[in-house]
Amino acid sequence: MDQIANKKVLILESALELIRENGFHGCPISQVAKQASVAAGSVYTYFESKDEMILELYRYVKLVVLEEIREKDDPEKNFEARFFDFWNNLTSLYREKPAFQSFLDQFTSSPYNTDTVQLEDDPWGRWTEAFFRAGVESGQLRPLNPKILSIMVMGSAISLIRYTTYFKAKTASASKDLHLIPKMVWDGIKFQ
Amino acid sequence: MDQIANKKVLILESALELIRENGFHGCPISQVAKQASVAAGSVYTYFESKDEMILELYRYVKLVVLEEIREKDDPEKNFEARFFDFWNNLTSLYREKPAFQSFLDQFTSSPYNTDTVQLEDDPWGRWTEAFFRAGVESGQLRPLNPKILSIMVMGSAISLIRYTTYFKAKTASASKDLHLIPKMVWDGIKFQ
Amino acid sequence: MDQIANKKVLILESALELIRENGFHGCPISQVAKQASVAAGSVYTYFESKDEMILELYRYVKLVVLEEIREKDDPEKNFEARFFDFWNNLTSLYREKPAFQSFLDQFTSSPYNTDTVQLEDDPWGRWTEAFFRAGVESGQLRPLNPKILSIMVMGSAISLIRYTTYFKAKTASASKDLHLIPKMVWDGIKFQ
Amino acid sequence: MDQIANKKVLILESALELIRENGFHGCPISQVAKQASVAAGSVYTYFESKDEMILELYRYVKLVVLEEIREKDDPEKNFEARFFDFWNNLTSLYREKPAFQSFLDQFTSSPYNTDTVQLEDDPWGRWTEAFFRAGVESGQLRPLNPKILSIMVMGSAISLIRYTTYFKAKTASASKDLHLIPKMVWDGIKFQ
DNA sequence: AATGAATGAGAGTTCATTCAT
DNA sequence: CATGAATGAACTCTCATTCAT
Repeated sequence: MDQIANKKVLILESALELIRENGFHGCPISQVAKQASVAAGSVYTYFESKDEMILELYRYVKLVVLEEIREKDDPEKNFEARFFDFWNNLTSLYREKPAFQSFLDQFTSSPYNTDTVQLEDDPWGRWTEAFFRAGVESGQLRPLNPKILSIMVMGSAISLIRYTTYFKAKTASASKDLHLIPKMVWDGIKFQ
Repeated sequence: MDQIANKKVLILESALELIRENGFHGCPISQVAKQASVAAGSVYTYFESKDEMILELYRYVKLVVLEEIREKDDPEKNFEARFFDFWNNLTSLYREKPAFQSFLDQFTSSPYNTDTVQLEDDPWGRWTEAFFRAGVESGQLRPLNPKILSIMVMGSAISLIRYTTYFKAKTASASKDLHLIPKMVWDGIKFQ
Repeated sequence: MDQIANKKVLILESALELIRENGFHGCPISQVAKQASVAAGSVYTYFESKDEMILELYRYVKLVVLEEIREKDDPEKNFEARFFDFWNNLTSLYREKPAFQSFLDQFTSSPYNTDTVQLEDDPWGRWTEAFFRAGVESGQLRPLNPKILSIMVMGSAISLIRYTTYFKAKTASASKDLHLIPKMVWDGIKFQ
Repeated sequence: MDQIANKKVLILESALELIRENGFHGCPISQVAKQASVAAGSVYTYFESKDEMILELYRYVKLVVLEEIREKDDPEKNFEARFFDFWNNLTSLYREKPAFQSFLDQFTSSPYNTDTVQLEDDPWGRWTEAFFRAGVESGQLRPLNPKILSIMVMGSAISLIRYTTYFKAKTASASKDLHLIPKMVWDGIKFQ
């Protein structure tokens, strides 16, 4: 990775961390710059505007997630095994890098997430769709639109992580059963 | 409802609508006040600060959701029927009042959602927990912690609505299968 | 004049003075506010933006000029006398309030002076046109378009004042003949 | 012209065009450099500072004007003919190179135009003064200080051009009489 | 000489909050 | 109680200038 890409990533990671800690409100460019050890003005060497920086951060985070998940997927395994790998890898990733999950969550429900953004090329979206399509075509998943399956699975997974992240205070008592959720999800989507 | 409560609600609804349209960024007190037909300063007669207003809005929205869902629940029915009612009522409510879902989503992933907030008395949380406990005790749901069941169900439902709301552009092709999701969820949580 | 109009004028006069001293570059809102003894943010209570403030200043200055000149014009006199009054009053006014002349000069040659601005209602422009039309109709001026006469006269007058203002250093030696200019201008426009 | 002078001129012309289009505000060094196809930093190889660049531009523009006007003047003609040549050449030049007139106008009324600047050697000022002195000495102009005559003539000419440039929207109706202005000016200054 | 990334002071502007009316 | 003008800190963004390459 060259120098320029390095600085860009440095700034993005700085923004990511600040957004996790304080939300979009709490990541003024001045702070982003300071945490990335650059001058405030320098951010504008790499990004046209703060909005554009946030959008690039969105693309960046989804790419990193894709790389991590794809590299740990083994297409040789049968689909049930791949599914539980997928679930575990995704929840582990988000637990290890809570800023990723927090940012994606905030971004999704924010006004940044416009129609234009959704229509951009989305390698992560394409990969997950292909993943669930493989499950359907192997006969191990219900014969449904892979997007639907993706919605259901990702929804449960993200909701689980949100719960354990945001509602730490509440879920303490329930934590011993949390590992049962992937089994339940699988029972919901598998070919009966 | 007396005059004061009325004005409070007027201000809260005004904020709610602005947050849906523009996010937390896009709801300055001046706008909230204008849309509620009061002076900016008057907001501070009813709320200590903007933050406190947002918190009260969170409590308010959850209360309204609880009322709507509880009143349409019929505890006399068998649990499977109650489950599908619950699913339909919740998704209908969020579709009819998108500002509710949008606000809850943004709030949950925002820094407003502190530990302190989560530890507050939460009638909506208590009700859903009791709802799923009834399912378990009737023998129709897996014998799991009702919180876990709640997480899984609400996660899928919210994820579905988020998808149809935020990702309108993408789900067009998948929409005909969307009504299958509750069946899948039920298959995941029912006693096998 | 009420309080609000007073504050507006205070801010406008402050901007006017700063522009005379330092040009458009040298009148940051922070300075304008400080000189008007208000907070920086307060300027935006009275004006939508800095640009809008400059435009209002343009309208304001032209109105004041119009009032001063019109009130000292005596339509009962013959036109030659009115002409020399007009010349003297205008040059006196600009000499007494150099900020007026300096601002109008800078504004005219600046990008603020868009087509849209020129097409606004312009009482000062209407008055001067009517003034010279009266001269033509009385038979004392050449039978020309009053706008042309206006251009020629105002051009000479303004150029004279610019010279004495900006080029103080150069005109010292010529100053004893400066009072001859109005006579020359009159000889140029009078009916021969 | 050597390489260095060439680049200087390239940068000056770039600044000139930007100032015409957007005023002093709208000519950041970065733009000037880009339009001149050099790096931003390189401007500082040729000019000490932006201010110094503007001052050199002023000198440059006046020199070009002088060259153009002087070369088209024929001292053998009688002064009346030379006067109308001068008028036509000057107005043509400004009409063909509106950036010249626009820049001179903006510069003259700006804070760049300090006493120090006015006291610099000024070949264009010297030439015009000599021009009008010749008219006086030939007996064809009123026996006045040539500076005064210069003020009056240049004022009318510039005012005419400003009008046709800045106030395009207003002068449409008057345009057919515009060519009468030089005759009027001549009648004002000629020996009666 | 030429480059252009980096700087950081300072610009215009917003907005939560206060308080005299 | 209600008002909304006033505040000023904090925001995003620009740009003249520098300097390592």
